Amino acid sequence: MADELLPQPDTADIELVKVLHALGDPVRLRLLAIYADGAEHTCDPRGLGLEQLHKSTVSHHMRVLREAGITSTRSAGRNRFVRLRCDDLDARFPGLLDALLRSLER
Amino acid sequence: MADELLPQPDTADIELVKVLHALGDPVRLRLLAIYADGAEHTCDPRGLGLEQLHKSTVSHHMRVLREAGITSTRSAGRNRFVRLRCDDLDARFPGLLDALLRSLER
DNA sequence: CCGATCGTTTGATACTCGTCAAACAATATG
DNA sequence: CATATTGTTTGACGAGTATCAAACGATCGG
Repeated sequence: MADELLPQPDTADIELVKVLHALGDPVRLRLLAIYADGAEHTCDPRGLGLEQLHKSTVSHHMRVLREAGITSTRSAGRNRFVRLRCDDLDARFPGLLDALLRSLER
Repeated sequence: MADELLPQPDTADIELVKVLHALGDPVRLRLLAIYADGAEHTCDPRGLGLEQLHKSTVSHHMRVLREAGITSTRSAGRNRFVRLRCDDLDARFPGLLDALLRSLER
């Protein structure tokens, strides 16, 4: 099957409380740090520094991030490529993502 | 008894994940909006626009905010005065609080 | 076609959390 | 002192959640 974008909220529908709730979890905040490079990443726990977590657990966290509007997921063959919705988040909540990423470095 | 500051984490001990978790709730996010003026506020649900919530519920949310390092609470007589820890938060996570407050206005 | 790979879904379990109600403590007021 | 006010604490209950394990689906490679 060809590449396909998984369902995600429109930029205008991203809700701050859902974004904060999604990021108020240590695993998902760690995923944010990983995605901070703006590149696409697969879902494999190995390669994400999440070897201690079951793949289904990681899958669950990725769904939460996507449904909150934080990430975008593209399906391609066996793989799914996840990336931060930097532009969308910055359009909806200017400066918030930058402040979060800077805060992560502490 | 004289004024007394309730226990709260040191500025250096404020954790991002706890801040985000605390704010990932609609009631507490609403409290943040109320506290955004930087002034002191009492805990009475009336006067906070939270008439629909039991006073013990509001008390619970205030404890979460304080323990996360977001607010500071001063006890004076029968009243407790709660305010945002603007300076502490900005010292720990520069720009984050401003970005959050701007995001709230949407 | 067969087996391996990547990721999701479902079910089960334990834990956390938001809420209310009742009891309580401390303080102010008549 | 008696009563009202302000807010906390505790217990109970239902809802949500983080995790793993097992089964499943889709895809790629031989």
